[in-house]
Amino acid sequence: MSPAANSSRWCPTPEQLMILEEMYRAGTRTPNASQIQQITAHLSFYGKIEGKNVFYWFQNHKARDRQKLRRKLYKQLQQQQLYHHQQQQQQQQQLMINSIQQNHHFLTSASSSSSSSFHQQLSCYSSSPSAGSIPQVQAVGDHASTHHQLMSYSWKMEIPLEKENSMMRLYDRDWTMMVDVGPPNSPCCNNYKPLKTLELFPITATNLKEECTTSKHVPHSTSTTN
Amino acid sequence: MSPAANSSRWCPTPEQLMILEEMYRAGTRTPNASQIQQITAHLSFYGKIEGKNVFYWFQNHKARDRQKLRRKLYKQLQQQQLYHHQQQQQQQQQLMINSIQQNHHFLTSASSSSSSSFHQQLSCYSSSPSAGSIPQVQAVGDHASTHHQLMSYSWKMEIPLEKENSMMRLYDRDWTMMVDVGPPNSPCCNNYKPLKTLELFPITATNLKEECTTSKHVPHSTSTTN
DNA sequence: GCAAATTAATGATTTATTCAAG
DNA sequence: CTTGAATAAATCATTAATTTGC
Repeated sequence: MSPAANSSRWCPTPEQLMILEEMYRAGTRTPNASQIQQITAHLSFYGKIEGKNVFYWFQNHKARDRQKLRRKLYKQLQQQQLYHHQQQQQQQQQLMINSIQQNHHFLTSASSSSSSSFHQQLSCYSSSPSAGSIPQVQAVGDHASTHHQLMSYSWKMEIPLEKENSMMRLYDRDWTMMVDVGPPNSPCCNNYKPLKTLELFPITATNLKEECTTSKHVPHSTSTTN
Repeated sequence: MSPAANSSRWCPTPEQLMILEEMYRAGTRTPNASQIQQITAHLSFYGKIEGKNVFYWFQNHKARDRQKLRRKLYKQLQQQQLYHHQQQQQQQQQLMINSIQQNHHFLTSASSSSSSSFHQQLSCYSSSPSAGSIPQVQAVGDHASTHHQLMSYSWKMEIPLEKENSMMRLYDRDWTMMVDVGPPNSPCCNNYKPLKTLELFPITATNLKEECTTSKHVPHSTSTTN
């Protein structure tokens, strides 16, 4: 009758679960061996348990927590995009100045593929995001205090030199438009900015949801996009 | 300690990364300027970011995804060829080999029937005083009713290695210590550690179900030579 | 009510990626 | 450039919830 009486896999008792969740809430994410040892010893008071169970539990819990958050954030973004799209239909263009820094290394920047900086995120997101509101440009004043327009120009000017075919081509006027938004008081390298290209373009939302993805489509799981 | 506090290049925060990855998973591959704009605006809430970062991120991610897929397919093809080749050889030499055929049969069924290589339980060195309910060899009779001892042999040889690799390794002696706490009355297999671990089936050629990744065309160039 | 059939959760494994040494 | 440790992602498999027909 007791959970996991004769089961092939561990079935945590309510007490064990509560303790584990509390530890997780308190910040434990990837306990080391000795921690696992301790935890296991403690939890074994409430029922059968092994170290690997604890290990796996934190692994899974962390992963699924992240996944949950990811989906939430994404949905949020989708909403925002929808919102902006509607707005654009009326406003055509919206200036947004995001944070800026000096660059020159941008060609090698970005990417880092997947999940590099995830190490010690711990309680970066406390899993109770009341972030229902759509956050916008809030972090701007933070870093970009120094070079605002400067960068946007260098960015714009450098690309054609080195990456013309790879990206300028792709974005052409669109990109320019996007970059234009810097304040007009550039000290060093402004004063021209030839084209307008403010004309809006059909957004077409090309492949926002191609639904090709990695869907392996197992009978269940991951089915409900949620 | 904020990410990219004074770095020369963009360092995505976990949230940013998650959102980007989620969008990618959902199908976004080459966002247009307007989309980039929106994404940037949204992500800037979570940290410093610029449009180019978003642009490059998708660019790189797509490229590496393609590369990954290419590699995988290539490997699969190779394996397949290898397999066929072996098969031919065996067909030719079938006269000579009789006992081998069993093995071959085993391999074949293992690779073709189930995508998962094996799902038996490990823990020859189970632990946890009360953890007597670990199924152990249950899967043996399950799968291969005919090749009993052959398989059980392989299982027993294989599992310890497998487990050590996948997770025990992480904890090294610590984990061992943690695991060793089991009572000395382990009935079955605590006393002999397999000396050798022959690598039985590296087959695992699971399933070719792959993602599509906006398969437009794969420019065979760009071989960035790693 | 209840048991078979479905579906959702989650424990357990395997695979891939990243980062640091050698 | 290669290798190994650490870990995250993806997947498998089993249990719990839930639904459904009776």
